[in-house]
Amino acid sequence: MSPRNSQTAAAETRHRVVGEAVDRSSVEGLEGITIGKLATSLGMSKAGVIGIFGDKEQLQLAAIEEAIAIYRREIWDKVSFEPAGIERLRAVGEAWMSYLERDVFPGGCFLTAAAAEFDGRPGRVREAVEGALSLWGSVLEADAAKAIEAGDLDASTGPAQVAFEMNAIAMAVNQARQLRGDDAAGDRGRQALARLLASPA
Amino acid sequence: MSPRNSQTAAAETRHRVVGEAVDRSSVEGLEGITIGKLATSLGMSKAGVIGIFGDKEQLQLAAIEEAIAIYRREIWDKVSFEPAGIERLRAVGEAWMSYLERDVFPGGCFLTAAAAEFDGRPGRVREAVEGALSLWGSVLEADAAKAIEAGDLDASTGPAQVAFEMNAIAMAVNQARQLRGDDAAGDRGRQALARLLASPA
DNA sequence: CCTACCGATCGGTAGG
DNA sequence: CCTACCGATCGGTAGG
Repeated sequence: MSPRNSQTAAAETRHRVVGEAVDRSSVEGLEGITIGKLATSLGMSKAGVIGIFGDKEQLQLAAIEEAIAIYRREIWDKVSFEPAGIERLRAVGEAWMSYLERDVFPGGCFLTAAAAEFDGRPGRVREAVEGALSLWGSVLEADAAKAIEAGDLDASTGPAQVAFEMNAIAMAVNQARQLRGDDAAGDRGRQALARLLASPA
Repeated sequence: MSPRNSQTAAAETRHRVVGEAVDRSSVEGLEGITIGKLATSLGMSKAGVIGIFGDKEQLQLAAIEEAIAIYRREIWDKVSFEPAGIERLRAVGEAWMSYLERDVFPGGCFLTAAAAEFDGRPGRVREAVEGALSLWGSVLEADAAKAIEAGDLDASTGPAQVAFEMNAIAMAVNQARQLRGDDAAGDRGRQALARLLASPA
């Protein structure tokens, strides 16, 4: 095997491990994944798994990066062509509900789970989760600001408030689906979003 | 020591252990608590801690029961004297925000954290969490139904939808406080609640 | 409620 | 990427 091929093989192995880590994390938590269980389910040795990343924290950070790429693909890429403002905001809401309904992560929203798990544990993992959610909040806020400027949203609800409430709705949909298996949760979310993002009278 | 006194002492020890388990769980998770760390921080032996409960799952179930008693004291008892319907619903909202702002649990809302942690792990712990949240939802729904009947809430938003959105708001306030240290989150929650629970025009 | 102890598993390393 | 191994800690038990 040429160096190029073994590099490719190494990258593929890394990708397989990270993918499995993301899936398991959404069910068992980012801290709940163990190198041993990961290795067994991938038919690898523990040393093979941990050798790729160095330590467990680096593996957790890699899983967060991969999860963010999945969000981009499953939500953002589907609405980025919409015009900034109310139209894109409504499209984001629909893409978000659809993403939750399709169970893109087997244990539900990866970032919501990671946020709840790490909000009391200072460190790089927590910072990565916080950074990702903050960035997403800024994206929502920017479109909400455009919508308010254009008169498409009531100015009494500021951009940050809109972003806050969209996130609230998504969190509750995720909880209802994951904890209670409530298949109607997505439509509850849509109803809440419709009222939040309604045109001024 | 008479049997009565040693029974009292045993009950007190149990209460100390459960209290510590609740506090630690809100930070490290219900699964993250370990019998060894609990024992060390209480100046007890591991066998002394686990002997009270039998196994870790029973300890987790005891922690959930204690957390529910705290919710009752910190939220429900403060509003139960209000007339059923819109008045009590608004009082619940304010008590809920106040409970979150006072950091009653050191790591944030115990049940929200436990729900996120156990929604992918079938068993008695998950069922206890689900039962507690369902019961709370029914309480909210009953007051919302009364409020709609009385014409104090728009009928187009059903009782279950109101309960769903109140929970959504509380979850987002908790996340903003715990993950981002956002002291303004409670007021964001109040603004969202005010709109949700506004009188029909 | 304690001491002493159990097998299993944890994250991680040495060396290839 | 593997085998072999490390000390630490896990939940839990025996016996008092």
